[in-house]
Amino acid sequence: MKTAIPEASLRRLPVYYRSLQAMMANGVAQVSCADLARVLGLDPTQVRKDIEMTGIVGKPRVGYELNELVRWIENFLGWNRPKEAVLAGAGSLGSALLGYEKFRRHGMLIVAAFDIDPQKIGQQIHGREVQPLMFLPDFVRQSHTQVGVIATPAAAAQSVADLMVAGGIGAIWNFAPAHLRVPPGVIMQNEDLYHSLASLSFKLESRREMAIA
Amino acid sequence: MKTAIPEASLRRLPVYYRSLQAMMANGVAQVSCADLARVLGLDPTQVRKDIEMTGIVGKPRVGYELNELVRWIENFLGWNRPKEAVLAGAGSLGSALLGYEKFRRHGMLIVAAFDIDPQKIGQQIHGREVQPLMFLPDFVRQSHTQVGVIATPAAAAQSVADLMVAGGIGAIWNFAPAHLRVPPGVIMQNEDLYHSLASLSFKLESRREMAIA
DNA sequence: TTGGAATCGAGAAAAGATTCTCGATAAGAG
DNA sequence: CTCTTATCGAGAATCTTTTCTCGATTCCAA
Repeated sequence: MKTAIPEASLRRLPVYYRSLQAMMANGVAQVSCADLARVLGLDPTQVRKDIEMTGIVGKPRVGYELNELVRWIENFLGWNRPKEAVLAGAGSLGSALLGYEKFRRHGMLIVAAFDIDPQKIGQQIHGREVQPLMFLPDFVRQSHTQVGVIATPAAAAQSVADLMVAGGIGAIWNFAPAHLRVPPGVIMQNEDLYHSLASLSFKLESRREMAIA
Repeated sequence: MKTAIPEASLRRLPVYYRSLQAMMANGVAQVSCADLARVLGLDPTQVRKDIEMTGIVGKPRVGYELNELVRWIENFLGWNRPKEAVLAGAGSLGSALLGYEKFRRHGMLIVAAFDIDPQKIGQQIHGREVQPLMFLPDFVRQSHTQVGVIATPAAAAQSVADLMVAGGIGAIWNFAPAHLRVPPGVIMQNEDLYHSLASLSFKLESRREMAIA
């Protein structure tokens, strides 16, 4: 059933989700793909295909029940079943991530934080005590934590990933600017600003060239 | 010449770039696509296609001169010609971005910061004074700044984008979790954690289902 | 009750990206 | 000097994603 979902479609669902919530707040009850497409400036067919993925069936001429659609998206993405996560690296980025309470309503709950720096170990950050990095594998193993968040410097990232894998992690969300190697079967999600910087910079350059030509 | 470059390829170039720099630090002088592919666990053909984009020509049986390849990538991406940028939103994320000195060597230089909060206006953050948000359009217009970085809450993001567009910005790098509408011709790069969270969560769910089935 | 308009759903077509295949070329071994 | 091997470069084939098209369904208005 859930076979072959385009990555791009998955990444568009949160966009719809937010628009839908805003509409709900405005008291709207029903919505069509055409409506969504208009509001977001996207192609209506694409919106329809993306929403079809979730499995919801709509009514011709009307569209979908708004709150029903929101629940289908939450369920499809698993956002109504938060997965536990551990964080490695309690620097400024890591601390910020620990503070994002909204992650919980978007499929993820950070339950523990780890760092290698003795200065940080023992500190409380947003209600969680920073533990020694070496405790991470056992923690993951015993709690069956599914997600590992890496917010360390690039140099440490691979060894931290190895610790997570050793504990049997299912997925890694990597904020360090480093290409990490993990065994097949472990899901890897990179959040690398330099990827974006490359794309952005190149597009600006070509835009300028186009203007000259 | 620079026509129809896949987004995915653009985002892979920084990965190669880092590996190449690490090799250079180790005193390696020549590198083949096969080498890179091996190190990174990628497909050699894909690496070759990506590198071909930059326009460099290699030697059969040898590959590329390492430092030459690095320079071709920098030049292709425009990383050797930093573009000026303004930042809107001097919160914790914005301050962190102001601190990333390395952006300069990756095509971007944040030259000014703006915020709407009187408490923040006048403060120095990493050497730049926070200015009133309302000064942003004129600043952009007069300095011909090309990039606008949005690090505000989601609710403020659209109006900030409008200010940037009013000043004639060329590209927006948006960190706010909001879908922004800009006129055609303005480049939009979204850095939305919830996009990743959707992808990550869905993949974890399907992995688990697969394990059960 | 009937005709018209808007939308869904699904399959087809088009566009785009990745992977495969093969000839050409250069380095190194015998 | 010749043969083998590794690699580049380019075009073909495959696979994926997006866009188009059209029949079926439902609501609304006359």
